[in-house]
Amino acid sequence: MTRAIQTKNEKLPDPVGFATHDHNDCIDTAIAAAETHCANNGVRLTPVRRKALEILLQEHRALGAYEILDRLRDAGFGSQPAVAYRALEFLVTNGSAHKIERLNAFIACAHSKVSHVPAFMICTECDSVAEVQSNLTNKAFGNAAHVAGFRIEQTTMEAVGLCPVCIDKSKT
Amino acid sequence: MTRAIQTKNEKLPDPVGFATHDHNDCIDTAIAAAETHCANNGVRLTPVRRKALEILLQEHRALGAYEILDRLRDAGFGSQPAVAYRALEFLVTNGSAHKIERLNAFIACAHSKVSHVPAFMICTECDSVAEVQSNLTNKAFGNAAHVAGFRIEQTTMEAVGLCPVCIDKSKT
DNA sequence: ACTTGCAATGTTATATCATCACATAGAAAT
DNA sequence: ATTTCTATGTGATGATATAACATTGCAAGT
Repeated sequence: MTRAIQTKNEKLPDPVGFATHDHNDCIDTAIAAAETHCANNGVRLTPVRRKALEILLQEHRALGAYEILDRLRDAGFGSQPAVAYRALEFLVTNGSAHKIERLNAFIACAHSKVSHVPAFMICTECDSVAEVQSNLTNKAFGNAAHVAGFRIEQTTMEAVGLCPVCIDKSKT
Repeated sequence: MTRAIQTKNEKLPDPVGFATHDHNDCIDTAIAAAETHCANNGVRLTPVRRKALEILLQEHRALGAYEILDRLRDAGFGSQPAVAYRALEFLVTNGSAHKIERLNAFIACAHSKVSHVPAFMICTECDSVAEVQSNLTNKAFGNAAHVAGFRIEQTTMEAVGLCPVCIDKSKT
């Protein structure tokens, strides 16, 4: 469950698509995207919110609110749950992060540039989480909703199972 | 949030497809289906489990574990959380009930006869929940998973929004 | 019939996740 | 400068969930 801290210029497998990628400046990019988005929408990416997003971006995995709270406190912010929950609510509302309902945890958005319906694959073995680009999926749900006369505001799509890495491990 | 108790021979709108249906013997039918399923799989539908399923079937809506626990206690069973959680885990594992992750609540399965991938529409206004028959939806998710090399074991698909009834209400 | 084994239940305690209410501080609007 | 509104900090509490262990009851093997 613990995971190595990301060091500079290192490439390691991470759960964005369960594939290796260069993590180096994806944090800066994502923060910049969030700032732009906030500016465009007349909301503020305050220090706590920004720090919370940074924390989520450090690791591409889902973090519990209290885990985030710990790190916010270490960074000099408030130490009560509401501090974390408020920052997270903001990030989720503004599309910079998603809540993984299955885990009661939060993860930085992996597709912050494009409008998308988030979908996730969650490994039961190593707890890694991959965000899937999946508008087709939503279309199918949308049909059912249309027939029923239901007006969708937000969808949650999460698959639990085994990631490729853990499938390999289980074979040996 | 409260909902009228179902009385005999009455037809009322309920959240199974947000449409009116005859509720009269759907409880008996579902219990019978669960019993058959248990017999076929060498597991036991014990009194607590059966009662928990009955409780869920009484209303076609999502009930929290503690709400179920209250009623189990009233029926003479144990009064501690584990009692409810264990019965619910059993029902979920055996397909007689589903957990609604968005609500941290449980609901009787509306399609207990057929194998299916559960999907739900949840009204933010009246808290009604409709189970959707939606294998197509899963196929789309399955494609993404296949490409990623992820082995899906279980999926959660939930849409929140407004049900037809509440859309109508909001128009007036 | 005994007893061994196992699944299910009950209970105590505690862990984990989340929100409410209210005070204070700081930015934006007038 | 004053007002207003948003954001933050804190204390208290609520809601959801599991761990650990004792007890019971049934069923298989002898």
